[in-house]
Amino acid sequence: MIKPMTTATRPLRADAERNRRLLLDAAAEVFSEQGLDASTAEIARRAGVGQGTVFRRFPTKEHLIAALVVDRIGELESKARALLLHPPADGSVLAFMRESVQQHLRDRGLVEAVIGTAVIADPGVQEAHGLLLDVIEELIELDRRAGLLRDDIGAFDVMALSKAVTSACDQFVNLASWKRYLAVVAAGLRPAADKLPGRSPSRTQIDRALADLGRPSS
Amino acid sequence: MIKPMTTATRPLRADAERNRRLLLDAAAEVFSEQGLDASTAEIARRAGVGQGTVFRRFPTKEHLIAALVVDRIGELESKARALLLHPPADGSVLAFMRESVQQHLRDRGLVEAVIGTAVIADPGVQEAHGLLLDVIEELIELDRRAGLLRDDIGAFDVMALSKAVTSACDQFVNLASWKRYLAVVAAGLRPAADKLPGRSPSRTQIDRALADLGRPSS
DNA sequence: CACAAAGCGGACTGGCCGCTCCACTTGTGG
DNA sequence: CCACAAGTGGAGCGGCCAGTCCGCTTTGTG
Repeated sequence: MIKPMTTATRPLRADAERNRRLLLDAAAEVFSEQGLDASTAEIARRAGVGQGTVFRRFPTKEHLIAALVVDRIGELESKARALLLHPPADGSVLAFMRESVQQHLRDRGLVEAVIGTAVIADPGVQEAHGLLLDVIEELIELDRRAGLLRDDIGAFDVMALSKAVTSACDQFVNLASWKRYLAVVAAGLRPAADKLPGRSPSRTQIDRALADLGRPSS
Repeated sequence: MIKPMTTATRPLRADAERNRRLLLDAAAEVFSEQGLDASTAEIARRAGVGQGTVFRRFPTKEHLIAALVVDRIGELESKARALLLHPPADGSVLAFMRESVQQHLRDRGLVEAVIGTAVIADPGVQEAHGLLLDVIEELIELDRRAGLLRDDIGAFDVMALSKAVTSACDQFVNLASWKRYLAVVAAGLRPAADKLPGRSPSRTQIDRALADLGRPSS
Protein backbone atom coordinates (compact mmCIF):
# COMPACT_ATOMS: atom_id res chain seq x y z
CA MET A 1 0.00 0.00 0.00
CA ILE A 2 1.21 3.47 -0.87
CA LYS A 3 0.55 6.45 1.29
CA PRO A 4 -0.31 9.84 -0.23
CA MET A 5 2.81 11.41 -1.71
CA THR A 6 4.40 14.68 -0.76
CA THR A 7 1.44 16.78 0.26
CA ALA A 8 2.18 20.50 0.19
CA THR A 9 5.97 20.33 0.40
CA ARG A 10 7.90 23.41 -0.45
CA PRO A 11 10.07 23.17 -3.57
CA LEU A 12 13.11 20.90 -3.55
CA ARG A 13 16.58 22.31 -3.47
CA ALA A 14 18.16 22.53 -6.93
CA ASP A 15 20.46 19.53 -6.52
CA ALA A 16 17.66 17.46 -5.05
CA GLU A 17 15.43 18.17 -8.02
CA ARG A 18 18.23 17.21 -10.38
CA ASN A 19 18.80 13.94 -8.56
CA ARG A 20 15.11 13.17 -8.74
CA ARG A 21 15.22 13.38 -12.53
CA LEU A 22 18.44 11.35 -12.69
CA LEU A 23 16.81 8.66 -10.58
CA LEU A 24 13.66 8.51 -12.67
CA ASP A 25 15.67 8.22 -15.86
CA ALA A 26 17.99 5.61 -14.42
CA ALA A 27 15.05 3.66 -13.07
CA ALA A 28 13.33 3.61 -16.46
CA GLU A 29 16.51 2.32 -18.04
CA VAL A 30 17.22 -0.34 -15.46
CA PHE A 31 13.62 -1.53 -15.19
CA SER A 32 13.34 -1.94 -18.93
CA GLU A 33 16.51 -4.02 -18.96
CA GLN A 34 15.93 -6.17 -15.89
CA GLY A 35 12.26 -5.82 -15.03
CA LEU A 36 10.80 -4.36 -11.87
CA ASP A 37 12.85 -6.76 -9.74
CA ALA A 38 15.96 -4.75 -10.48
CA SER A 39 17.57 -3.59 -7.24
CA THR A 40 17.41 -0.04 -6.00
CA ALA A 41 21.17 -0.28 -5.54
CA GLU A 42 21.62 -0.71 -9.28
CA ILE A 43 19.35 2.23 -9.96
CA ALA A 44 21.30 4.42 -7.57
CA ARG A 45 24.58 3.38 -9.20
CA ARG A 46 23.23 4.08 -12.69
CA ALA A 47 21.99 7.48 -11.56
CA GLY A 48 25.34 8.22 -9.95
CA VAL A 49 23.89 8.85 -6.50
CA GLY A 50 24.02 7.06 -3.15
CA GLN A 51 21.51 4.51 -1.93
CA GLY A 52 20.24 6.89 0.71
CA THR A 53 19.27 9.43 -1.91
CA VAL A 54 16.88 7.01 -3.54
CA PHE A 55 14.87 6.66 -0.39
CA ARG A 56 14.91 10.33 0.54
CA ARG A 57 13.43 11.22 -2.86
CA PHE A 58 11.02 8.26 -2.92
CA PRO A 59 9.97 6.82 0.45
CA THR A 60 9.80 3.30 -0.96
CA LYS A 61 10.66 1.53 -4.19
CA GLU A 62 6.96 1.44 -5.01
CA HIS A 63 6.73 5.21 -4.76
CA LEU A 64 9.57 5.44 -7.26
CA ILE A 65 7.73 3.17 -9.65
CA ALA A 66 4.53 5.13 -9.17
CA ALA A 67 6.31 8.39 -9.98
CA LEU A 68 7.68 6.82 -13.15
CA VAL A 69 4.23 5.64 -14.14
CA VAL A 70 2.72 9.08 -13.60
CA ASP A 71 5.46 10.48 -15.81
CA ARG A 72 4.68 8.08 -18.63
CA ILE A 73 0.92 8.44 -18.42
CA GLY A 74 1.47 12.18 -18.67
CA GLU A 75 3.48 11.70 -21.86
CA LEU A 76 0.71 9.61 -23.37
CA GLU A 77 -1.87 12.18 -22.42
CA SER A 78 -0.06 14.98 -24.21
CA LYS A 79 0.40 12.77 -27.28
CA ALA A 80 -3.34 12.15 -27.19
CA ARG A 81 -4.11 15.85 -26.90
CA ALA A 82 -1.92 16.54 -29.91
CA LEU A 83 -3.90 13.98 -31.90
CA LEU A 84 -7.08 15.71 -30.85
CA LEU A 85 -5.89 18.89 -32.54
CA HIS A 86 -4.59 17.23 -35.72
CA PRO A 87 -6.49 13.98 -36.18
CA PRO A 88 -4.87 11.74 -38.83
CA ALA A 89 -7.01 10.49 -41.70
CA ASP A 90 -6.80 6.82 -40.76
CA GLY A 91 -8.17 7.36 -37.28
CA SER A 92 -6.93 9.10 -34.17
CA VAL A 93 -7.63 6.14 -31.90
CA LEU A 94 -5.44 3.96 -34.07
CA ALA A 95 -2.73 6.60 -33.98
CA PHE A 96 -3.00 6.75 -30.21
CA MET A 97 -2.67 3.01 -29.97
CA ARG A 98 0.47 3.18 -32.10
CA GLU A 99 2.00 5.66 -29.67
CA SER A 100 0.84 3.65 -26.72
CA VAL A 101 2.25 0.34 -27.91
CA GLN A 102 5.59 1.89 -28.79
CA GLN A 103 5.86 3.51 -25.40
CA HIS A 104 4.94 0.30 -23.61
CA LEU A 105 7.53 -1.63 -25.58
CA ARG A 106 10.16 0.96 -24.76
CA ASP A 107 9.34 0.76 -21.03
CA ARG A 108 9.20 -3.00 -21.20
CA GLY A 109 7.45 -4.59 -18.27
CA LEU A 110 6.47 -1.35 -16.60
CA VAL A 111 2.79 -1.36 -17.54
CA GLU A 112 2.39 -5.09 -17.14
CA ALA A 113 3.87 -5.34 -13.71
CA VAL A 114 2.32 -2.17 -12.42
CA ILE A 115 -1.15 -3.59 -12.61
CA GLY A 116 -0.43 -6.34 -10.15
CA THR A 117 1.06 -4.04 -7.53
CA ALA A 118 -0.06 -1.39 -5.11
CA VAL A 119 1.23 1.21 -7.54
CA ILE A 120 -2.17 1.22 -9.16
CA ALA A 121 -3.59 2.63 -5.93
CA ASP A 122 -1.28 5.60 -5.78
CA PRO A 123 -3.39 8.77 -5.88
CA GLY A 124 -1.12 10.41 -8.42
CA VAL A 125 -1.37 7.43 -10.73
CA GLN A 126 -5.14 7.30 -10.38
CA GLU A 127 -5.47 10.97 -11.23
CA ALA A 128 -3.19 10.79 -14.26
CA HIS A 129 -5.01 7.70 -15.40
CA GLY A 130 -8.35 9.46 -15.14
CA LEU A 131 -7.18 12.39 -17.19
CA LEU A 132 -5.88 10.07 -19.89
CA LEU A 133 -9.17 8.18 -20.06
CA ASP A 134 -10.98 11.49 -20.61
CA VAL A 135 -8.86 12.39 -23.60
CA ILE A 136 -9.20 8.93 -25.11
CA GLU A 137 -12.95 9.28 -24.84
CA GLU A 138 -12.71 12.38 -26.98
CA LEU A 139 -10.55 10.63 -29.56
CA ILE A 140 -13.13 7.88 -29.75
CA GLU A 141 -15.94 10.36 -30.31
CA LEU A 142 -13.95 11.96 -33.11
CA ASP A 143 -13.33 8.70 -34.95
CA ARG A 144 -16.85 7.51 -34.42
CA ARG A 145 -18.29 10.60 -36.06
CA ALA A 146 -15.93 10.01 -38.99
CA GLY A 147 -17.23 6.46 -39.32
CA LEU A 148 -13.81 4.97 -38.61
CA LEU A 149 -14.66 3.09 -35.44
CA ARG A 150 -17.31 0.66 -34.30
CA ASP A 151 -19.61 2.29 -31.78
CA ASP A 152 -19.37 -0.20 -28.91
CA ILE A 153 -15.81 0.65 -27.93
CA GLY A 154 -14.83 2.69 -24.86
CA ALA A 155 -11.68 4.31 -23.52
CA PHE A 156 -10.94 1.36 -21.24
CA ASP A 157 -11.12 -0.96 -24.24
CA VAL A 158 -8.58 1.14 -26.09
CA MET A 159 -6.12 0.90 -23.22
CA ALA A 160 -6.74 -2.80 -22.71
CA LEU A 161 -6.21 -3.52 -26.40
CA SER A 162 -3.04 -1.45 -26.50
CA LYS A 163 -1.72 -3.50 -23.64
CA ALA A 164 -2.82 -6.62 -25.52
CA VAL A 165 -0.91 -5.76 -28.67
CA THR A 166 2.14 -4.91 -26.60
CA SER A 167 2.16 -8.20 -24.81
CA ALA A 168 1.78 -10.11 -28.07
CA CYS A 169 5.23 -8.84 -28.98
CA ASP A 170 7.34 -8.13 -25.95
CA GLN A 171 10.28 -10.48 -25.52
CA PHE A 172 9.78 -11.52 -29.14
CA VAL A 173 10.39 -8.16 -30.70
CA ASN A 174 12.69 -9.67 -33.29
CA LEU A 175 10.07 -12.17 -34.26
CA ALA A 176 6.73 -10.49 -33.96
CA SER A 177 6.06 -6.99 -35.14
CA TRP A 178 3.64 -4.91 -33.14
CA LYS A 179 2.47 -3.39 -36.39
CA ARG A 180 1.22 -6.78 -37.48
CA TYR A 181 -0.86 -7.39 -34.38
CA LEU A 182 -2.08 -3.84 -34.14
CA ALA A 183 -3.31 -4.25 -37.72
CA VAL A 184 -5.35 -7.30 -36.67
CA VAL A 185 -6.90 -5.39 -33.81
CA ALA A 186 -7.50 -2.35 -36.00
CA ALA A 187 -9.32 -4.51 -38.51
CA GLY A 188 -11.48 -5.77 -35.66
CA LEU A 189 -12.27 -2.25 -34.53
CA ARG A 190 -13.75 -0.99 -37.77
CA PRO A 191 -17.51 -0.39 -37.82
CA ALA A 192 -19.34 -3.72 -37.86
CA ALA A 193 -22.86 -5.07 -37.85
CA ASP A 194 -22.44 -7.52 -34.97
CA LYS A 195 -22.09 -6.23 -31.42
CA LEU A 196 -19.22 -7.21 -29.16
CA PRO A 197 -20.16 -9.31 -26.14
CA GLY A 198 -20.10 -7.54 -22.78
CA ARG A 199 -19.71 -3.80 -22.60
CA SER A 200 -17.03 -1.24 -22.06
CA PRO A 201 -16.89 -0.42 -18.33
CA SER A 202 -18.07 3.01 -17.20
CA ARG A 203 -15.79 5.47 -15.47
CA THR A 204 -17.32 4.76 -12.10
CA GLN A 205 -16.82 1.04 -12.61
CA ILE A 206 -13.20 1.61 -13.53
CA ASP A 207 -12.59 3.83 -10.52
CA ARG A 208 -14.17 1.34 -8.15
CA ALA A 209 -12.24 -1.58 -9.59
CA LEU A 210 -8.94 0.28 -9.35
CA ALA A 211 -9.65 1.28 -5.79
CA ASP A 212 -10.37 -2.35 -4.95
CA LEU A 213 -7.09 -3.48 -6.47
CA GLY A 214 -5.44 -0.96 -4.19
CA ARG A 215 -6.45 -2.73 -1.01
CA PRO A 216 -5.85 -6.40 -1.72
CA SER A 217 -5.74 -7.38 1.98
CA SER A 218 -4.71 -10.86 0.83
CA MET B 1 19.99 -21.58 -17.77
CA ILE B 2 18.39 -24.98 -17.43
CA LYS B 3 20.28 -28.17 -18.01
CA PRO B 4 18.68 -31.14 -19.79
CA MET B 5 16.22 -32.84 -17.49
CA THR B 6 16.35 -36.38 -16.20
CA THR B 7 17.75 -38.27 -19.12
CA ALA B 8 17.04 -41.99 -19.02
CA THR B 9 16.11 -42.27 -15.34
CA ARG B 10 14.39 -45.41 -14.24
CA PRO B 11 10.84 -44.92 -12.97
CA LEU B 12 10.27 -43.07 -9.73
CA ARG B 13 9.16 -44.90 -6.62
CA ALA B 14 5.40 -44.72 -6.07
CA ASP B 15 5.53 -42.15 -3.26
CA ALA B 16 7.99 -40.02 -5.20
CA GLU B 17 5.72 -39.97 -8.23
CA ARG B 18 2.77 -38.99 -6.03
CA ASN B 19 4.73 -36.14 -4.49
CA ARG B 20 5.73 -34.94 -7.93
CA ARG B 21 2.08 -34.52 -8.85
CA LEU B 22 1.23 -32.91 -5.52
CA LEU B 23 4.03 -30.43 -6.04
CA LEU B 24 2.99 -29.56 -9.58
CA ASP B 25 -0.61 -29.00 -8.49
CA ALA B 26 0.41 -26.96 -5.47
CA ALA B 27 2.79 -24.92 -7.58
CA ALA B 28 0.07 -24.12 -10.12
CA GLU B 29 -2.20 -22.98 -7.32
CA VAL B 30 0.37 -20.87 -5.51
CA PHE B 31 1.81 -19.33 -8.66
CA SER B 32 -1.61 -18.28 -9.87
CA GLU B 33 -2.31 -16.64 -6.53
CA GLN B 34 1.04 -14.97 -5.90
CA GLY B 35 2.87 -14.98 -9.20
CA LEU B 36 6.12 -16.74 -9.98
CA ASP B 37 7.82 -14.97 -7.09
CA ALA B 38 6.00 -17.21 -4.65
CA SER B 39 8.47 -19.05 -2.43
CA THR B 40 9.25 -22.72 -2.83
CA ALA B 41 8.63 -23.03 0.91
CA GLU B 42 5.01 -22.04 0.39
CA ILE B 43 4.65 -24.54 -2.45
CA ALA B 44 6.10 -27.32 -0.29
CA ARG B 45 3.73 -26.42 2.54
CA ARG B 46 0.73 -26.37 0.21
CA ALA B 47 1.72 -29.75 -1.21
CA GLY B 48 2.19 -31.15 2.28
CA VAL B 49 5.83 -32.13 1.73
CA GLY B 50 9.17 -30.94 3.03
CA GLN B 51 11.38 -28.34 1.42
CA GLY B 52 13.95 -30.96 0.52
CA THR B 53 11.44 -32.88 -1.53
CA VAL B 54 10.88 -29.95 -3.84
CA PHE B 55 14.52 -29.86 -4.83
CA ARG B 56 14.92 -33.62 -5.14
CA ARG B 57 12.05 -33.77 -7.64
CA PHE B 58 13.04 -30.56 -9.43
CA PRO B 59 16.71 -29.54 -9.27
CA THR B 60 15.83 -25.85 -9.25
CA LYS B 61 12.75 -23.72 -9.02
CA GLU B 62 13.06 -23.06 -12.73
CA HIS B 63 12.90 -26.76 -13.49
CA LEU B 64 9.67 -26.93 -11.51
CA ILE B 65 8.20 -24.10 -13.53
CA ALA B 66 9.37 -25.71 -16.76
CA ALA B 67 7.67 -29.00 -15.81
CA LEU B 68 4.47 -27.12 -15.11
CA VAL B 69 4.68 -25.39 -18.45
CA VAL B 70 5.21 -28.67 -20.29
CA ASP B 71 2.15 -30.02 -18.53
CA ARG B 72 0.00 -27.11 -19.65
CA ILE B 73 1.25 -27.05 -23.22
CA GLY B 74 0.40 -30.74 -23.38
CA GLU B 75 -3.15 -30.01 -22.25
CA LEU B 76 -3.53 -27.39 -24.95
CA GLU B 77 -2.17 -29.75 -27.56
CA SER B 78 -4.73 -32.41 -26.78
CA LYS B 79 -7.52 -29.82 -26.81
CA ALA B 80 -6.28 -28.77 -30.24
CA ARG B 81 -6.23 -32.36 -31.49
CA ALA B 82 -9.80 -32.81 -30.33
CA LEU B 83 -10.81 -29.74 -32.34
CA LEU B 84 -9.08 -31.22 -35.36
CA LEU B 85 -11.42 -34.22 -35.20
CA HIS B 86 -14.61 -32.22 -34.55
CA PRO B 87 -14.12 -28.74 -35.96
CA PRO B 88 -16.82 -26.31 -34.78
CA ALA B 89 -18.77 -24.37 -37.39
CA ASP B 90 -17.49 -20.94 -36.34
CA GLY B 91 -13.86 -21.89 -36.77
CA SER B 92 -11.47 -24.23 -35.04
CA VAL B 93 -8.75 -21.62 -34.62
CA LEU B 94 -11.19 -19.39 -32.78
CA ALA B 95 -12.22 -22.32 -30.60
CA PHE B 96 -8.58 -23.04 -29.87
CA MET B 97 -8.00 -19.45 -28.88
CA ARG B 98 -10.96 -19.65 -26.52
CA GLU B 99 -9.40 -22.65 -24.79
CA SER B 100 -6.02 -21.02 -24.78
CA VAL B 101 -7.16 -17.77 -23.23
CA GLN B 102 -9.16 -19.53 -20.56
CA GLN B 103 -6.23 -21.70 -19.62
CA HIS B 104 -3.86 -18.74 -19.50
CA LEU B 105 -6.25 -16.84 -17.28
CA ARG B 106 -6.56 -19.83 -14.97
CA ASP B 107 -2.77 -20.12 -14.69
CA ARG B 108 -2.43 -16.41 -14.25
CA GLY B 109 1.04 -15.09 -14.88
CA LEU B 110 2.53 -18.42 -15.88
CA VAL B 111 2.72 -17.80 -19.62
CA GLU B 112 3.66 -14.17 -19.28
CA ALA B 113 6.51 -14.68 -16.90
CA VAL B 114 7.81 -17.80 -18.54
CA ILE B 115 8.80 -15.96 -21.65
CA GLY B 116 11.26 -13.74 -19.86
CA THR B 117 13.05 -16.58 -18.09
CA ALA B 118 15.34 -19.44 -18.95
CA VAL B 119 12.34 -21.75 -18.80
CA ILE B 120 11.81 -21.10 -22.49
CA ALA B 121 15.11 -22.82 -23.20
CA ASP B 122 14.22 -26.05 -21.42
CA PRO B 123 14.34 -28.88 -23.98
CA GLY B 124 11.07 -30.33 -22.75
CA VAL B 125 9.33 -27.02 -23.15
CA GLN B 126 10.77 -26.51 -26.61
CA GLU B 127 9.62 -29.92 -27.74
CA ALA B 128 6.10 -29.54 -26.37
CA HIS B 129 5.94 -26.10 -27.91
CA GLY B 130 6.95 -27.46 -31.29
CA LEU B 131 4.30 -30.17 -31.20
CA LEU B 132 1.65 -27.60 -30.33
CA LEU B 133 2.67 -25.34 -33.20
CA ASP B 134 2.27 -28.27 -35.59
CA VAL B 135 -1.29 -28.93 -34.54
CA ILE B 136 -2.20 -25.26 -34.71
CA GLU B 137 -0.88 -25.18 -38.25
CA GLU B 138 -3.37 -27.91 -39.10
CA LEU B 139 -6.23 -26.03 -37.47
CA ILE B 140 -5.34 -23.00 -39.53
CA GLU B 141 -5.33 -25.02 -42.76
CA LEU B 142 -8.76 -26.36 -41.88
CA ASP B 143 -10.29 -22.93 -41.28
CA ARG B 144 -8.62 -21.43 -44.27
CA ARG B 145 -10.15 -24.01 -46.58
CA ALA B 146 -13.54 -23.23 -45.04
CA GLY B 147 -13.03 -19.56 -45.79
CA LEU B 148 -13.17 -18.62 -42.11
CA LEU B 149 -9.70 -17.19 -41.74
CA ARG B 150 -7.54 -14.68 -43.56
CA ASP B 151 -4.68 -16.40 -45.32
CA ASP B 152 -1.73 -14.46 -43.91
CA ILE B 153 -1.94 -15.88 -40.41
CA GLY B 154 0.42 -18.50 -38.99
CA ALA B 155 0.60 -20.68 -35.90
CA PHE B 156 2.89 -18.27 -34.10
CA ASP B 157 0.40 -15.48 -34.70
CA VAL B 158 -2.37 -17.54 -33.13
CA MET B 159 -0.34 -18.07 -29.98
CA ALA B 160 0.78 -14.45 -29.83
CA LEU B 161 -2.78 -13.22 -30.22
CA SER B 162 -4.05 -15.62 -27.56
CA LYS B 163 -1.48 -14.21 -25.22
CA ALA B 164 -2.55 -10.74 -26.27
CA VAL B 165 -6.20 -11.30 -25.44
CA THR B 166 -5.24 -12.83 -22.12
CA SER B 167 -3.15 -9.89 -21.08
CA ALA B 168 -5.89 -7.46 -22.02
CA CYS B 169 -7.92 -8.97 -19.20
CA ASP B 170 -5.74 -10.40 -16.48
CA GLN B 171 -5.89 -8.52 -13.20
CA PHE B 172 -9.06 -6.87 -14.47
CA VAL B 173 -11.13 -9.98 -14.86
CA ASN B 174 -14.08 -8.37 -13.12
CA LEU B 175 -13.95 -5.45 -15.47
CA ALA B 176 -12.87 -6.75 -18.83
CA SER B 177 -14.23 -9.88 -20.38
CA TRP B 178 -11.88 -11.96 -22.45
CA LYS B 179 -14.81 -12.78 -24.71
CA ARG B 180 -15.07 -9.13 -25.63
CA TYR B 181 -11.45 -8.77 -26.67
CA LEU B 182 -11.30 -12.13 -28.34
CA ALA B 183 -14.26 -11.00 -30.42
CA VAL B 184 -12.33 -7.95 -31.55
CA VAL B 185 -9.38 -10.09 -32.57
CA ALA B 186 -11.66 -12.65 -34.23
CA ALA B 187 -13.25 -9.89 -36.29
CA GLY B 188 -9.76 -8.87 -37.36
CA LEU B 189 -8.87 -12.41 -38.37
CA ARG B 190 -11.68 -12.94 -40.86
CA PRO B 191 -10.71 -13.05 -44.53
CA ALA B 192 -9.82 -9.56 -45.74
CA ALA B 193 -8.63 -7.81 -48.83
CA ASP B 194 -5.72 -5.93 -47.27
CA LYS B 195 -2.60 -7.81 -46.20
CA LEU B 196 -1.16 -7.57 -42.70
CA PRO B 197 2.24 -5.88 -42.43
CA GLY B 198 5.20 -8.17 -41.77
CA ARG B 199 4.78 -11.91 -41.96
CA SER B 200 4.21 -14.84 -39.69
CA PRO B 201 7.61 -16.26 -38.66
CA SER B 202 8.60 -19.65 -40.04
CA ARG B 203 9.28 -22.63 -37.80
CA THR B 204 13.02 -22.30 -38.23
CA GLN B 205 12.84 -18.63 -37.30
CA ILE B 206 10.84 -19.48 -34.21
CA ASP B 207 13.24 -22.21 -33.16
CA ARG B 208 16.25 -19.99 -33.62
CA ALA B 209 14.68 -17.12 -31.71
CA LEU B 210 13.69 -19.36 -28.82
CA ALA B 211 17.17 -20.83 -28.67
CA ASP B 212 18.62 -17.33 -28.55
CA LEU B 213 16.36 -16.36 -25.69
CA GLY B 214 17.74 -19.38 -23.90
CA ARG B 215 21.26 -18.01 -23.71
CA PRO B 216 20.83 -14.37 -22.80
CA SER B 217 24.40 -14.03 -21.50
CA SER B 218 23.45 -10.57 -20.26
C1' DC C 1 10.74 -60.84 5.61
C1' DA C 2 15.04 -58.51 5.53
C1' DC C 3 17.67 -55.03 4.00
C1' DA C 4 19.70 -51.80 0.74
C1' DA C 5 18.40 -48.17 -1.98
C1' DA C 6 15.43 -44.54 -2.62
C1' DG C 7 12.96 -41.03 -0.57
C1' DC C 8 11.86 -37.81 3.11
C1' DG C 9 11.62 -33.47 6.16
C1' DG C 10 13.14 -29.45 8.00
C1' DA C 11 16.93 -27.02 10.23
C1' DC C 12 20.45 -24.45 8.24
C1' DT C 13 23.38 -21.39 5.09
C1' DG C 14 24.89 -17.83 2.10
C1' DG C 15 23.58 -14.19 -0.50
C1' DC C 16 20.61 -10.56 -1.91
C1' DC C 17 17.58 -6.64 -1.25
C1' DG C 18 14.81 -2.91 0.64
C1' DC C 19 15.48 0.30 3.83
C1' DT C 20 17.82 3.05 7.85
C1' DC C 21 21.21 5.81 10.07
C1' DC C 22 24.44 9.29 10.72
C1' DA C 23 28.75 11.82 10.02
C1' DC C 24 29.77 14.78 6.37
C1' DT C 25 28.92 18.25 2.34
C1' DT C 26 26.36 21.71 -0.23
C1' DG C 27 23.03 25.14 -1.45
C1' DT C 28 20.81 29.40 -0.04
C1' DG C 29 18.60 33.45 2.51
C1' DG C 30 20.02 37.21 5.17
C1' DC D 1 30.27 35.42 3.39
C1' DC D 2 28.34 33.09 7.09
C1' DA D 3 25.25 29.87 9.41
C1' DC D 4 22.24 26.40 9.22
C1' DA D 5 18.83 23.74 7.09
C1' DA D 6 18.64 20.59 3.42
C1' DG D 7 20.74 17.09 1.12
C1' DT D 8 24.16 13.26 0.54
C1' DG D 9 26.54 8.58 0.41
C1' DG D 10 27.47 4.23 1.78
C1' DA D 11 28.13 0.97 5.59
C1' DG D 12 25.12 -1.79 8.01
C1' DC D 13 20.68 -4.33 9.51
C1' DG D 14 16.96 -7.50 9.41
C1' DG D 15 14.35 -10.44 6.76
C1' DC D 16 13.51 -13.45 3.02
C1' DC D 17 14.49 -17.07 -0.19
C1' DA D 18 16.68 -20.74 -3.19
C1' DG D 19 19.10 -24.45 -2.41
C1' DT D 20 21.97 -28.03 0.83
C1' DC D 21 22.65 -31.61 4.19
C1' DC D 22 21.94 -35.43 6.94
C1' DG D 23 19.69 -38.53 10.22
C1' DC D 24 15.42 -40.96 9.80
C1' DT D 25 11.49 -43.56 7.17
C1' DT D 26 9.43 -45.97 3.32
C1' DT D 27 9.44 -48.96 -0.64
C1' DG D 28 9.90 -52.98 -3.11
C1' DT D 29 12.85 -56.80 -4.44
C1' DG D 30 15.21 -61.32 -3.83
